[in-house]
Amino acid sequence: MSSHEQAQPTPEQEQFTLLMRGLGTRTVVYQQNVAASLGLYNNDFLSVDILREKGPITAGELSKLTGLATGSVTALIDRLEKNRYVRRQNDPNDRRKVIIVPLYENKEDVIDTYLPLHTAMVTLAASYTDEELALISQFLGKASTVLDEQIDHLSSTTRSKSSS
Amino acid sequence: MSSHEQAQPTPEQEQFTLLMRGLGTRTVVYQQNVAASLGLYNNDFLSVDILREKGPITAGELSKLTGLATGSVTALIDRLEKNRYVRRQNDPNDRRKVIIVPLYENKEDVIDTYLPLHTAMVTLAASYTDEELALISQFLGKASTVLDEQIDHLSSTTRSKSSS
DNA sequence: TGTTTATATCTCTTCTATCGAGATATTTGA
DNA sequence: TCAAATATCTCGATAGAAGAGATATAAACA
Repeated sequence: MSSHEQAQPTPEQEQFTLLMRGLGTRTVVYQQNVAASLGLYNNDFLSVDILREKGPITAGELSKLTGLATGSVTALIDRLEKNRYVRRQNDPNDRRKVIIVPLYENKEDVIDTYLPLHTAMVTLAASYTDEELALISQFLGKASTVLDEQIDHLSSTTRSKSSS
Repeated sequence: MSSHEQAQPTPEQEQFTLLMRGLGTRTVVYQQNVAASLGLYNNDFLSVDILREKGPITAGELSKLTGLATGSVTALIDRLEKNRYVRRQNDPNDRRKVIIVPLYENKEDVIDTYLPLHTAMVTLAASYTDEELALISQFLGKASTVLDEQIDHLSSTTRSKSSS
């Protein structure tokens, strides 16, 4: 094959992309089910998930990460604050900003809901050797990076769209 | 370790589950961006994705797969039919049923939107040997199966929930 | 320092996806 | 044949989200 140009995907590579899409579809459905199970709206739960990974961020950053309008994020934070998933905190360095701090106390219902998946995933992981699991984990990190790049790309191109 | 009981996840296994959650969060955000880019509502695009994988299914099956109420699915199909993503077809064997047939002609905008991700994923796949890619693909299939089971589990338990 | 511009969040209105209950049509089984 | 079950659709009510503008603070500049 050529040096860095991928001429044509092999059947194995195409199969791989199909599996990734299938996993993606299932992931979305699963996350929506988790949200419903917790009594949260989809974007509310998505925000909880983002905050879990990123830690405290400002309302504006959450707006960018979720793609929601700032007005929608204000209402979203109100709901999460009422349910004690997060609390607002003023930024002493910039008093315009509102930092959303995730609260994990009293939130074992999230853990409970995730527990069956977590258990199943650990079982799946245990079926691989250390080397295999390391390869898979390394792959997952790279796939996440790819998605981050694609999200960046898509959200920037979507902003500049004309009507059909 | 014991025969089939997983006593305690290893750090590598915990790291793996964290990576899976991170990938899941990014997947949801990405899919929402794709939907927005195509001018579709989230569940409309999710339905297109489900239909792409499953092929023609009935409105009731789509209701179950998406978790939407049947009345919502009716409106959803109306929108997708108007945009020529699908068409309704009567089931000759059971005239109550409505089969939703995905339409792929004139839908290269979906392909276009996915193209950058597809290209990036093929490039990622090409960075692995045949054996490594086979392992990863096998893993993706198993992870999808796990998610299917978890979705089943969650959607059944969510249906029987009392208020807090 | 005083003024202008930019930024961050919030408020408020409008729109519409979704739910949920009931209606309609068809099938199944007694 | 008739009742019960099933599949989809209709319709009213609710509430998440967008979008524009308001408010408060910060940064830039003279």
